[in-house]
Amino acid sequence: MATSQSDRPTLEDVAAYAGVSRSTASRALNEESYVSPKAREAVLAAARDLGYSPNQAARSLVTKRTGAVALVLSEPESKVLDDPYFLTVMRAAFRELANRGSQMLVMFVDTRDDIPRTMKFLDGGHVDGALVFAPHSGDPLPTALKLLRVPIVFGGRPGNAGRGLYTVDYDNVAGARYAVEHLLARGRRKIVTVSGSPDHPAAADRLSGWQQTLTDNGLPTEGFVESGDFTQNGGETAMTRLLERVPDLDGVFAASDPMAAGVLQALRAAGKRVPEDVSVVGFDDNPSIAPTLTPPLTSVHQEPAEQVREMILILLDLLSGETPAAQRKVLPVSLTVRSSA
Amino acid sequence: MATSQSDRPTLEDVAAYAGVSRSTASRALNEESYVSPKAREAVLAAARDLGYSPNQAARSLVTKRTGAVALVLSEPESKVLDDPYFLTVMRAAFRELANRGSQMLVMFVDTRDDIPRTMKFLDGGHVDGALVFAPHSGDPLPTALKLLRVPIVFGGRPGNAGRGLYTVDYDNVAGARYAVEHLLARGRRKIVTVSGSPDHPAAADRLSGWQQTLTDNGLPTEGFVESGDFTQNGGETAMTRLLERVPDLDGVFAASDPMAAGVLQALRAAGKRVPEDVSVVGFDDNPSIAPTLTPPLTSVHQEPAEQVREMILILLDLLSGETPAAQRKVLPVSLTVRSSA
DNA sequence: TCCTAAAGTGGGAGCGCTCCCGGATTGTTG
DNA sequence: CAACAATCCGGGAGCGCTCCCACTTTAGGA
Repeated sequence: MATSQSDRPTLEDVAAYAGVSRSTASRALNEESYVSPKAREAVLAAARDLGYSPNQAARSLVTKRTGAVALVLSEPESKVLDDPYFLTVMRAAFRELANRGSQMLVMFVDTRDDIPRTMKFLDGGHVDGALVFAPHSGDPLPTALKLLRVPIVFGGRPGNAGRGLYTVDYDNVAGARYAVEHLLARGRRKIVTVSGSPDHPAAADRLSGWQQTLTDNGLPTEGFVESGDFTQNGGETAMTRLLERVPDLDGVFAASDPMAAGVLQALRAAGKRVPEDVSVVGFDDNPSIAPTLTPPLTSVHQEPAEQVREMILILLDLLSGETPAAQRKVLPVSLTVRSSA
Repeated sequence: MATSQSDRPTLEDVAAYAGVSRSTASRALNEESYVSPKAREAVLAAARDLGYSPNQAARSLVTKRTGAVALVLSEPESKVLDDPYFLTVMRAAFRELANRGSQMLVMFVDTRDDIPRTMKFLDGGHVDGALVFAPHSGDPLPTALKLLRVPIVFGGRPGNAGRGLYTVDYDNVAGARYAVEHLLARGRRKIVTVSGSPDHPAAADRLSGWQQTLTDNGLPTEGFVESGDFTQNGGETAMTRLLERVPDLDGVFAASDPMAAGVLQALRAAGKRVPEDVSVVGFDDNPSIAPTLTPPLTSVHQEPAEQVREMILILLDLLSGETPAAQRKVLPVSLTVRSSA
């Protein structure tokens, strides 16, 4: 009895309809043992007939699990908008979480004002855990997040502020090394770099990988660096400046694909042929950029889906109370060779 | 007493700490009336001291509100990845909802397999309502959604299947008309169009706007259409074909900015100057495409943020039990004139 | 001054679910 | 066939909150 009039059916209703108790109905629906096939059958049929779907609030009130994971994207200058990388990440995260029965909840953090609200939300038990991307080293978010009671896994390198957080990063240093070694193998000896924003830890890693490799090979690096701010325009002006300073350069390592696009423009404007006169290598191997440039871009390849998967694996460990194998996981990168180098 | 040991504090704990009852604490925290300033002060201080944040599950169990709204993106062929438009929409929706104290929950629907899970989730009381984008007319999602008990607002035109749903669309027909009229004002008379995928209702509207305007002006349209599939490459090949068929064309209306980019490439390859020989108008006025092309693109401007805001307004009406003014809201568009036409 | 209405407060019920525990039923073994 | 374990089932408690209702205190008018 006590069937709620027009509202959605409750577990009680399903149980009554199936002629069993609430407990048995719950057990049947949650696929637990100690339920007779007959009872289970009846409950499932009842649920189907009544169009029952469990009230998640009631459920998580007692289980203390929400089945939702937050994906937090912190990018102070709204650059996320331009970067197809994040869309790939979002989609991969969604798929990966959906396959594990979790819902993805996306949160953007644009300004400092968003931080308290975000913190409050994450701490309010809305989600079981969070995956966080905050590529800027000056970002106050990582520090704030460490105070939270919710498991958090970081994507990329959160800078010094993120020490103590679980992270999954790419091997940016090795990626840069592959790029430079490839240029060396192509016979290039005057290899400049268009680096990313200096406040990006990832950019710093790529820069140091470039520098190390050249130094190890006894080649010069002085004055061979120009920052391109991770944008196409930035890459173009950086390249233009480098051409003035090092007119006989023969190789370029651009720390991102959009910057590489700018580099190619600048080289073309300067009458340099790629790859005949100058070889160019990018970073990201962005599927909507690298293969579509003229000439198609040789680029350091990373797999966002893999990164997200590793992050989720760590989060799952954290959620089940286990201690993940490592605090910081570094994923390998490879080099996708096309015609630009 | 009964202070939970290591767990997060409950409202009961806050009340005890502040020396008031649970009811008073609740009233103080929820900014209701009938609370003395003294009591309110004490409760707020207690909450601060204890680091209290309310358990949302318990809250929504009784209020029947979750404070979350789903943003559903259905795009069978994963095109969303390439379209910066959706990122703009996502961001606008996030901001708009955040300002109203709601959380945004993003869900992707790639394949038919995702539909049951999505439906179940939406119907499970996880969210108060949903904003849905499903631009393909063949998409089975809109039909399915109509069975749900959750308020839904559609963005764009969901095709015939979406009849009966609340929608907020742009005036695609008028947009196309503005574009063509602008070309006419520039003295163009042989105006072709690179249209979008024929299974997009929006693309169909833009196409018919183009056709109507030309017909009204006694100008030909026969053989002046080529589909570009909403991508840059598609736009390029479509333009190439149009140039073969109509060598003396002098105006192009591209039904999206990426396609316009392809159009410009094809025109350049054919030795046509823009806008001297051929004028080109795009659609979307995408801030990361239209102004950055060479030459900068004249494009039909629409405001995703406004669309999202209208959708949320309707959803809010629906949530508060009011009947929205109109079932289908059509937003005006304008023309942003740059150098390409 | 008393009476009444408003302001302020606390207790209890209950949202819909899971989980614990005790009782009933069935199966297995000496 | 008794004894005991495994299986199955139902009732009760309780998760943390909001809301209703009854109660006490204060303010304000006659």
